[in-house]
Amino acid sequence: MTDQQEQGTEPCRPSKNDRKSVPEATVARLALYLRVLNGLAEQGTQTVSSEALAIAAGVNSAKLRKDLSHLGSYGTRGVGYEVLILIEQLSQALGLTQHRAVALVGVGNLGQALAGYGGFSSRGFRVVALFDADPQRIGQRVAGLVVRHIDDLPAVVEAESVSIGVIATPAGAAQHVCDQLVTAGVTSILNFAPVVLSVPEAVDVRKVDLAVELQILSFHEQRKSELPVESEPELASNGFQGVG
Amino acid sequence: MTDQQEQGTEPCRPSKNDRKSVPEATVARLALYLRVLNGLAEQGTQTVSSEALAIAAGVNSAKLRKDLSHLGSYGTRGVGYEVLILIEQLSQALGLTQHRAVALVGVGNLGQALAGYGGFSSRGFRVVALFDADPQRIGQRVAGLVVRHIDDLPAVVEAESVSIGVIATPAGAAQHVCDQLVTAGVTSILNFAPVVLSVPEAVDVRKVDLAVELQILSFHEQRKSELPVESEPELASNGFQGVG
DNA sequence: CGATGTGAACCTATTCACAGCG
DNA sequence: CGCTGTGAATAGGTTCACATCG
Repeated sequence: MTDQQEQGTEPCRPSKNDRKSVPEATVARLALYLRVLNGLAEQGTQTVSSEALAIAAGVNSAKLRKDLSHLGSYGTRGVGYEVLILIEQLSQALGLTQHRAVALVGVGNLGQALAGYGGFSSRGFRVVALFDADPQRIGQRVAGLVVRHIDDLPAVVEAESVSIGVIATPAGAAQHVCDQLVTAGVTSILNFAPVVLSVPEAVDVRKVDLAVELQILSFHEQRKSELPVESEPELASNGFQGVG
Repeated sequence: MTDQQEQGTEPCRPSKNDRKSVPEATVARLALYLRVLNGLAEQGTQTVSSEALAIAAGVNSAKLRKDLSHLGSYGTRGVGYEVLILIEQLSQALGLTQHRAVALVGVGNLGQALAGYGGFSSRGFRVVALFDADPQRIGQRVAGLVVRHIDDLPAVVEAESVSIGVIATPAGAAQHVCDQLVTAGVTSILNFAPVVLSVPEAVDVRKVDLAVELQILSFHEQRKSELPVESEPELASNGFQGVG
């Protein structure tokens, strides 16, 4: 992200494919496409056009084609894309071919919900360990795992090759937990605590702040109630589907 | 940003303020700044410079100033911003001066965690009702609220002036629940189910897909392990802090 | 013929750099 | 003098429109 590099056909190294700088916005959507494609595959669909897939994913078809073009040419002109092949390519591009171990820190309300969330395991991620600082919680069983003390983190990260840490602690503990994760060697963090984390630049942090999401909606609510009505009452497509 | 017009001292319409098109990217950050400012206020800070606030929020100071400039001029040159005044302005801009009622549908793992999440109530939102379709759950008490049947939704939305709906159901139920929310008059939806919702264009949807977040991290993990090392081991600022 | 893949145009957002004010 | 507020420059992303190919 700090450095960016050339894309397009460079002369001497067409070896694997031209995996170049896939735009950040595209990466987020690749995950979305993959989800939709898995749904199509389950119901037995073999081929999709960019148009159909785009509609299912709620995006513009040109955008979809451009997104996919960053990975290479896996479509057939006049036909579309083979669902299974595209799934394969997207999985590969997103690094999902190797299963990734996840460590979750903070086994409160949210942490327990996350630990039990099926969506993780069903899509290539495995929560391998739960941590907490509260002695009360240590040793408890949650979602089939025993809650361990945070001091065990380095050992577990090492033993299980944890690559992603999830922080679901209260705000006050988050930075310290983050530091511990980083020290233990975790280089990707998903943060649910409402704080801005400081990390070395080699570490990626994504945050999910539920209150912020609501506030963004609140902003638009206010807008709607200010300017009365103006558009025809046409029932149509879908909203802007935020996040990213 | 579509239309831009003079700000500062315009001749005839200084009435409210020149609330114009605040860029979408800015809106998301305003909520972030507000959070940081509340922290500052709590610890008694009275004034911040754009530089200090920007660092605390993890953004570039020029960006912060530009963001704030969309709301008007509330800083003092050579000094900075008064914390309390900025909080006031941001709260107003985000529509938080009127408390907003939230209805939560789907009282499973995640739903219960959300219902009990303090971050909502502490920041101007109040979860006023919980709904589920499972007869087993109806009547249960969760986070101080009785779980009601989804069919009661229209009555509650009306009675409590619900403006935001949160969907925490399984994927299969989400679109139907969404339709019910929309029919009941809800115009903003926060969706945790891994599906793309179809809604009338007057309705705003934001989605939080936990698996997608992990996949984005996975992508970057893969990148890191591909190109070996290159940067000096300098411990520095913070990563890109995703979502929005 | 129909759908992909892509240059070019467009729009949005970020960053720079400094004028201008307190 | 220091910091805000902002035009101008740059970068990033989206959409259009069409040549190209199966």
